[in-house]
Amino acid sequence: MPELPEVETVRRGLERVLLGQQIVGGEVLLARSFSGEWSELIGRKVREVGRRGKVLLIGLDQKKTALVHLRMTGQLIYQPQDGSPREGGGHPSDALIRKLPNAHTRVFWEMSSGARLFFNDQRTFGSIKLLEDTELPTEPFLAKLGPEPWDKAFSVEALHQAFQRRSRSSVKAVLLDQEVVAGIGNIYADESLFLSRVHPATPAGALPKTQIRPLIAKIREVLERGIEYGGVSARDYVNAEGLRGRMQEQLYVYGRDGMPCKLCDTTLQKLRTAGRGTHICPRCQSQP
DNA sequence: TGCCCCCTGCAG
DNA sequence: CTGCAGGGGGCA
Repeated sequence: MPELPEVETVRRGLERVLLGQQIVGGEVLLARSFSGEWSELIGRKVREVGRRGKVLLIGLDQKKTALVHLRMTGQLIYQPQDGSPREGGGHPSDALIRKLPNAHTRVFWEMSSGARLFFNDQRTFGSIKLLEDTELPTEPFLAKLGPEPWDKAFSVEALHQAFQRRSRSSVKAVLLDQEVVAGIGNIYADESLFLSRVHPATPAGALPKTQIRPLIAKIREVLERGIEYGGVSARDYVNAEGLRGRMQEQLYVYGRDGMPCKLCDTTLQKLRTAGRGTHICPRCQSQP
């Protein structure tokens, strides 16, 4: 579930606390969650915390970078040395976060301050990959990644071309393609298509070119709003402090099937598009 | 280019 | 107990 806004929220949280700190130890609890030379991590200082699409890039000294992909259920939680058990908000996820490491902790780093950084990942799809900076340009996923949503390269022309190239695919499938634009996942795809009044199953080639500029605008708006509200915590997602986001309350369609549309009161529906659960308002979003 | 699979937990 | 959650790799 972490999509661009969630990853960006984690990035900002880590940037506040991690810069300049040295990694002094830690442990890999699940081998496939970490790749690269662990020993080269020890003694490194964090020089920057970046992001590309849904990937976190923890820049270290000696020209190394740790790539963190949270995939479905990954969490990066920073626990200060004096980190006292947090007051539970009553949500089930709070209990797990109170105790770290927990059953889902796959990797953790110990920092010079005595703080620890935990990589938790229930479904183990996520990973941390330690690379030399020289390997970044050829890292397969990063190399193919499309522009950031706010990049000039994510233009009306570019999206129109992507829609033409894959004219028989659904618009939703194209928006989920990380090579077209980086960072959109299932939640923000559904939300931006709803706000654009475009049915997710519309064949990409059939979308009038005049609708592309507003669609890009809505994508940017909803992602910005996602960041502003600290991301969607529908299930596992928490920020670097282990706290849940508030964006789930702002959603118009995702996870609201069977409930009334916030704009027209029509009962929202759930269907399957691009192999994903897809949420629509049958009235606001015209049939393809 | 679309679909199965990776994996785990939880709703039905 | 089955099916679903859904990012992205790999394959037909």
